[in-house]
Amino acid sequence: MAIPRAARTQRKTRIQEERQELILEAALDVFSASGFRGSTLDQIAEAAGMSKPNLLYYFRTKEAIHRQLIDRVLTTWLEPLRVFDAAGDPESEIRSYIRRKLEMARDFPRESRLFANEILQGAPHIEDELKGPLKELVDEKAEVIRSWARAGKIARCDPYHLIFSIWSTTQHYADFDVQVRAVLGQANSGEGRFEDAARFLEALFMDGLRVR
Amino acid sequence: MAIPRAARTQRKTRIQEERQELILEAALDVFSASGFRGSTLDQIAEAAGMSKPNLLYYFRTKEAIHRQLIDRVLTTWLEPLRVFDAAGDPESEIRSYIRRKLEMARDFPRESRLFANEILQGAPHIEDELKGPLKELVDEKAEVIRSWARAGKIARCDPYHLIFSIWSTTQHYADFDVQVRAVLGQANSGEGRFEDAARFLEALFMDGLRVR
DNA sequence: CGATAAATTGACCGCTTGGTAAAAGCTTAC
DNA sequence: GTAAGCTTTTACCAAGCGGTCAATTTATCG
Repeated sequence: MAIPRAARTQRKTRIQEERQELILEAALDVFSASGFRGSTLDQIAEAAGMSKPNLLYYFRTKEAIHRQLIDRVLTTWLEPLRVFDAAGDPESEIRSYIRRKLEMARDFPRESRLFANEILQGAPHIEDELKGPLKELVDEKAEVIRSWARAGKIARCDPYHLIFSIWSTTQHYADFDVQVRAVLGQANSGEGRFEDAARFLEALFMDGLRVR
Repeated sequence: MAIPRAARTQRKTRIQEERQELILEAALDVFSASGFRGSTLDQIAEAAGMSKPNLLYYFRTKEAIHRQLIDRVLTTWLEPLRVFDAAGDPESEIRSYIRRKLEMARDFPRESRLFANEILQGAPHIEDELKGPLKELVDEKAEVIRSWARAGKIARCDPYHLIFSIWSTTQHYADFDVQVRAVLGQANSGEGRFEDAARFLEALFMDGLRVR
C-alpha cells in the first residue's frame, strides 16, 4: 500500500487531482440531495464510478469530503457580496446583487442546498466561519448600505435584515424548488420562473408594493 | 401482548393519547434538529423518556411518526394563509400576514425546520399535498391579490412570487437561525431581532427601498 | 381481591453503515 | 526490464440501525 495517502501528500499526481475532483462532484450531487447523514459512502462511490475503498483512498473519511465541499462552496457563495461596491450607484449595486444571487440559485442549486442543509442542522461544521469571516464581510457591507441611507440615496432601513431578505428570497428558488414547482404547476415551473422572480424581486426591493 | 396495537385501535385510552402526544413532541425536537435520516429511534425514545420497543408500541415505524408530524404541521402551517381575507383592506391583510408568519417563525421554529428539511430533501412524503391542497390554496389567494392589483389598491406584481417572498423572508428567521445569530452577533441576536425584522419586512413590502 | 387487557422492557436479529487490511494490478523513472 | 511507488479491489469488521419477540409489570374493572 502507498504510505503517503492522498490527503497527506503535498505534491499531487495528475490522477489524484482528477479523481478528487470527480469525487467532490459526485459528493455534491449526493450530499445536496440527501444531507450529510442521509448520504452514504456507497452512494457517493457509485456516483463517482469507483469502489468505496478507492474513494476512501482519496478522502480519509466521509466528513473530510463534506468539509472540503463546504469550504469550497462557502468561498464562492459569498463572492457576489464581496463585489458589492461602496463607490457604485446604490440602485444598480442592489439590483445586480439580487440578480447575481438569483442567478446562483438557478445555476448552482446543489451548492445552495448543501449550504442550507448545513445551516438547518445547526451548522455543526462551520459555526466559526459564520461568526468570523462571514460576519465581518456582512458588517462591512452593512456599513456601506447604512452610509447610502445617511446620504439619502435609499430609504433608511436595517441593512442586516435587508441582506437577510435578499439571501432568503433568492435562495428560496433553489432550496424550496420542489415547493415552488408544485405551486406554480406545470405551466410556470420552467426556466421562465427565474425571469418572473427577477422582475418581481427587483420591483419589490426598489418600490415595494406601494400600498395606498 | 396486547393484540390491538395503538395504531390499529379505534378507541384510544387516556394513556395512549398522552404517550402518543409525548412521542410526537419528542420526535419534533429530534427530527427538526437532525432531519429524518439523521434522527434515530433511540434518540426519540430517550427524548420521550421511554424504551425503543415501547415507542414502537405506539407507532409501528419511524416513518409513521414522521408522517403524522408532517401532516399535523402542514395543517397548522398554512392557517395564516387561510385567514387571508379577500374582503379585507389590502394593506392590513398583507401586513398582518407577514406579522403572523414571522410570529410563527419565532414561536414554532421546530415546525418550520421540520418542514424545511422535508422540502429540501425533495418532499418525498408530501409531494401530493403540495401539488394538491397547497397549490389550490395559493391559487385562490393569488387571485385575491391579483384583484387588488387590478383595482389599483396595490402595485401590479406577480402574486405567486409575492407569496414566495413572504414565506422565504419570514421562515428564514427560523430555518437559518444559526446564521442569523452568527451574523448579528451577541448584541442583536436576542428576541429583539424579531421586532427589527418585523419593522424591516413591513417597510420593505409596503414601500421598498425607494431608491432614487 | 382476582382476572383480563394494556403497557413496558431486555434480549435479540438482520441489515446497512463507515471504515480497514492486504494483496493484486498499474505507472513511472531509471 | 525492473524496481518502487501509486492505484484499485476483494474480503472483511465492528458499530449502529430499525424493528421483533417473549416475558414481565402495571392499570382497569367487576
